[in-house]
Amino acid sequence: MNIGEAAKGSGVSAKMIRYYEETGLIPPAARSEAGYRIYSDQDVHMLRFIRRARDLGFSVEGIRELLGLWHDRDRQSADVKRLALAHVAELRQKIRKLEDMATTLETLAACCHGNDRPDCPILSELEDPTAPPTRTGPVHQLKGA
Amino acid sequence: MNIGEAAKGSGVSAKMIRYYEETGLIPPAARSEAGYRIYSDQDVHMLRFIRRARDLGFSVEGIRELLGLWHDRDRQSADVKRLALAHVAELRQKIRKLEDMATTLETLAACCHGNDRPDCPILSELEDPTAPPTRTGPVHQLKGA
DNA sequence: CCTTGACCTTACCACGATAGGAAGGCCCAT
DNA sequence: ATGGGCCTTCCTATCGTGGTAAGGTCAAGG
Repeated sequence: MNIGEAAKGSGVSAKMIRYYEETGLIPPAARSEAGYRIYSDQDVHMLRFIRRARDLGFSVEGIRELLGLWHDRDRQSADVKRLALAHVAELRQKIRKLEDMATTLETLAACCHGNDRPDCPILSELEDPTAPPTRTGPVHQLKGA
Repeated sequence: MNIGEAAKGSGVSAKMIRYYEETGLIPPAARSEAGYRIYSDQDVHMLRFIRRARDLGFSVEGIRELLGLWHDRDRQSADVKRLALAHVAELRQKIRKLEDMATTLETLAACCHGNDRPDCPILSELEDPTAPPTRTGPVHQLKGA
């Protein structure tokens, strides 16, 4: 089948399929006489694998490793598990960072009257975080990264 | 002061200061006779504001709006609050997505023996999510985005 | 005065993953 | 055989950041 059909069948855009081929994530597709890329059901199967891994937030490099293990009959599931858990750790770290941002902002927003006056603890914090956000106790520290 | 000092004082790299100027986030800096950018304490103050907004995850566009409000003496704190809460909503959405990925992967990893055998429910799920991960009931559905 | 080293300038290129478009060729159905 | 839809390659952009190279400037010290 042509690339368009493979794209539809796998959920990976034709654009990305070409990109994955170009960057060596997938082997070069077979070609028709006219130069069209030709894909088998097997290929679409692999593309679906890739898409699901992307959906789980794996980077292309991570997927490269996953594909390697997938194709390796002598793989050890421990290696897959290690890969997966390392990725989970990354995700959790990102989540923590975002969570910190969100709670900080929420706290500040809670202190903001949200009316037609200009004074606003959110701007005050951005301007000078050493000054606590008017009333209501604790200083909201920005992550000092 | 020169850009290097302003960078040190604000926590924004010289590179990014030039970038912010180029993209119009900040006004063009004054120049010395030799063409060096010159920054005042005021400027550094603004750069610190920008850096803190970045630390809270605001995009450059978001910061542009924040700066506009910051400089607007007739602003309404409601506008700032709206901006902040909209950003919080975005953050929470991202968090949810990452959380889904993490829990899915963790569940799969928990089903993986993690030994020297090749069979692995993580790979099985990536290969074909309609097949539940051996034993232990529910199908782990990948986010169908 | 001249050198040295630290700083500044502009102008590029790169990442990672994805999308868009242009220009041209191919294929199939009418 | 012509039109529309698919394909091809190549270029561009995104977003925020980092790097590098080639050159100008400045201050300190011999």
